[in-house]
Amino acid sequence: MPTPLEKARKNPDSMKAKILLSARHLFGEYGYHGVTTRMIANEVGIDISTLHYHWGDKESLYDAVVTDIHDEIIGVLKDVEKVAHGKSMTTRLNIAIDTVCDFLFAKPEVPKLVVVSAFTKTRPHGIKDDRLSQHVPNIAIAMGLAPDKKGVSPRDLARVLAIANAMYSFASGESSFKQLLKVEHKEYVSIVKDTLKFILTPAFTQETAQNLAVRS
Amino acid sequence: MPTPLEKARKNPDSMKAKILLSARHLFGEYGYHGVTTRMIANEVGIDISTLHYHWGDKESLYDAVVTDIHDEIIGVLKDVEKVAHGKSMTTRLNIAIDTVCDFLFAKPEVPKLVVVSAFTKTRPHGIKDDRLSQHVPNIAIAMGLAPDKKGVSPRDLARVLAIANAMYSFASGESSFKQLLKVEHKEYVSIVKDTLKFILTPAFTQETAQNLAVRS
DNA sequence: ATTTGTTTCCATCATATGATGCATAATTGC
DNA sequence: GCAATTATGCATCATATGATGGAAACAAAT
Repeated sequence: MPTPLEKARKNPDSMKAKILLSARHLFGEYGYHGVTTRMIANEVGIDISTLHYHWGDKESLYDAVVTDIHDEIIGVLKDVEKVAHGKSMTTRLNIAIDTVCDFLFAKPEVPKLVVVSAFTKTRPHGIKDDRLSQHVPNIAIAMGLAPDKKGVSPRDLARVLAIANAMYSFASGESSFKQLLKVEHKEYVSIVKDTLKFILTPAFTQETAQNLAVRS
Repeated sequence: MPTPLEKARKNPDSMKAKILLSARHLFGEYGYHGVTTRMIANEVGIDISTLHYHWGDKESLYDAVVTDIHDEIIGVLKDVEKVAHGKSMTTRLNIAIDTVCDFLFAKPEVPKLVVVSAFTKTRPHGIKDDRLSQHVPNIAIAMGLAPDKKGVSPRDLARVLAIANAMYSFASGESSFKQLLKVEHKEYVSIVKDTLKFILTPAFTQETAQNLAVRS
């Protein structure tokens, strides 16, 4: 029994897939309550009833969007883990920043939706998604901050969150921040990557941190 | 001619002030479209018509909330500038992190609303607030990243944004992140401050060290 | 071609939502 | 006290919104 989401993934040209794509975009842009089923149907160029026919009610569609995005993120994280494994901390960080940023900037609705769903509630049921946060401990281990699942302290998790927050914030806020920096997309991405490396590398690089501790 | 916002500030016990407070809370929690005028009126314990009598339409009230919060933030930033002036980079950072975090955690609706208003659009007019970002250059100067208003590069601005993003993200996402870290509020605040210092201090003190090394 | 199953849209409904008119109550100034 | 002003709540409206029934169009299989 394939779910609607599985069907949409199987056939990217299907109506289900088109609806899912528009829903991702719009929910990311305006948030759950800021999007009406009519807006989605309109962007796809179909009637609302067609939308309901494929996805059921609004909440189901939103769930599908969140699940879809969640799975994509997990995939990217696993890619990073694979490529970064065994490398030095600096290299691991650079790979993580470059790979994740490329992904987030290629699909802007992903960071927007994650940020919105993490920071605001939906009314009235309060759709809660903690699946993403379940992967934070894995990142902590992959980054070499903790030896194993049991050895991950709240402090380690907070550091992983700091890294993730930084990337997601810059990606989600591109339209606002780009204006402030007075740069175009391409340069914005470049500056963001540089800034993230500038901020994160010293903190997580042992030698530098030790040198600083000695100096000061 | 005092505006409704000025009246509300003048008399904190007034109905206008009560409405403003509930509106801050609810808009921060659910976002613009996630809040109905009835929700606000209900939380205050009044009729919707009373709400409209005091604040006009929903958008005006939202504007007032954004302005109110904006002014508070500007106040805190000026405080930080005053206290941090002339101190070392490490001290400046510590003061900024402690002061701003204390403020953001004392009034959780502030970071939530800022993040939401920066990262999501409102429909249909797209209420855009770039007043806050106008202060970013000032922070760059106050932090010692640039000599004067003309010398602030996009890179400097991005670094200030990184600092601000980190604080706002941790404050906005407290409810999600606290759960993940499995700690209570007080410990969460402590961990966040430590993590911010851990991440930010090395980066910005290293640059200072590098600059000094280059000059000599 | 006929049947069967799938997809699409039109018309419509029930409720939610923003907003207002108006009568009444409370407050203020004198 | 009394008039004038301000504040509050009830009833109501127009539109927005989520959702559905059912007819028609389309597709696939025999």
